[in-house]
Amino acid sequence: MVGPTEPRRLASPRARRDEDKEARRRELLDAARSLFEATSFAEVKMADVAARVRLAKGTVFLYFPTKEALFLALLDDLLTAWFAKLNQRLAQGEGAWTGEELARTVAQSLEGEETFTRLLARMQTMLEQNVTLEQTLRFKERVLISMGETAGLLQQRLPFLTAEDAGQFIRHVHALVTGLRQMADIAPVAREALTLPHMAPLRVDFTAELTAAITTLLRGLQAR
Amino acid sequence: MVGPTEPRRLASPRARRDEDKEARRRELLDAARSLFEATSFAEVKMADVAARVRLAKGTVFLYFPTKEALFLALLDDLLTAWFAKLNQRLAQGEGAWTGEELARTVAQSLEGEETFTRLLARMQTMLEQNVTLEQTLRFKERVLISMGETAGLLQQRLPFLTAEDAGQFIRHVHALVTGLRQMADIAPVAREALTLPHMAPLRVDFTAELTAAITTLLRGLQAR
DNA sequence: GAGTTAAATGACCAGCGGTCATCCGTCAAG
DNA sequence: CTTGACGGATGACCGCTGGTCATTTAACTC
Repeated sequence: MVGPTEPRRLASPRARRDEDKEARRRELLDAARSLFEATSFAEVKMADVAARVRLAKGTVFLYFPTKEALFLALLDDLLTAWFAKLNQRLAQGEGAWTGEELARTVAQSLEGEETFTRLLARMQTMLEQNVTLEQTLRFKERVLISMGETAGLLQQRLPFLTAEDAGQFIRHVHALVTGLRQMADIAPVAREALTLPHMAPLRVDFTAELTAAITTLLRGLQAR
Repeated sequence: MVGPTEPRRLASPRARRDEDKEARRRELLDAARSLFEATSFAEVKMADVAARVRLAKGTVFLYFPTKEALFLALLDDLLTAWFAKLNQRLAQGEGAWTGEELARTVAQSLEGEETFTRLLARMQTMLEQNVTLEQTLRFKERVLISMGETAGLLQQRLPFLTAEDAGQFIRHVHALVTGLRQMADIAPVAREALTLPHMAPLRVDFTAELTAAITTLLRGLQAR
């Protein structure tokens, strides 16, 4: 794998100040994201994450107690950033929107956020499996806050939406994003299978399907 | 773990006839299902599956090339059985239904099928990861067939549904089932977090939410 | 420059999915 | 009943991973 003459590792500037530790933490999150984008959660090895930041494997565990904790922290960042983006776009608009306008806004806010949605889709089944209660709580608290803002904005844009509706709508969108991302972002073998013409009914275009589903959902709420 | 006086394993009746092999295969699937029901995909060890059928670990791999293949085969069975159940109920009805009637039929057909939905929700991210193209193809072929029948029946019950609608509707329901099952069926730590009163907006009642989502979806399609 | 703190290291471990040379139950032939 | 051989069953073994911890040593203090 490596030659004996590999360039010797330069001295590692130790992170002693909290500031430096935070920077190193960020580096690790970036490395994890970059590797995850190219492969999958299972294929990202903690040793690879360490190597990418030129640290030893053991060091990574000084910053994140488990692999799942590392990726949940990454999801935490991405989720907060996405909610901020969405809420900004919702706040930009004025007056009432049609369901389709809102659906497009949501779907478009997710374009280019494949990493986020892929991680989101793995949240419950993988990321929350090997994590402390503290981290889970902090994560969910942040979600709640962003979600509350979004719910409020949704009611501004869609007058026919009750507060209860807004919460349920967000949960349903979450479910759709999770499900559709998994259906669109599949293993190579499955991708090959879906190449066959008659497999068309099983193929999923994430953005298109999500837009369609949300549009239909909102039309259904309005038609009530 | 075990005493030295454990009851010695009785002679293993070797499966020589195809019939016996099929029976053993079924035993392994049952064992996997039983263990999965009590824990999770990651927690089910191939050695445990073997032990439950009183076979050596290596023997399991004579019947299924990988752990994922074993569980995908299990999902295959459960999916076929569920489609049969749903299609039967759809065929029983006569004339046109309301969207809510259909939503309830679908949601009710999934009650008591937690094992199936839990596996379905893990299909793309775990089960199709380490499996041959052949198995994937056979699986998807069977899905296509059942799905086609369901699509036809849906159009009978819901006259406002075009053929294209029916296919998309099924994909959306699949996405919802996948997403909602993951949100409802969470890790112990996450479950504890959601116990807190203010976490209510993050709690998910699978059947209730699925019924609501499908009802809304169909109302939206009809209102078009 | 000596002493102190704690970040970084990497050899190490346990546990898993998966392999394969070997063993031996089963049955057919004589 | 004996014998031979087919192939199902076995379990020691392997590679690899996430995670640990005694030890090293960079960086700061006085």
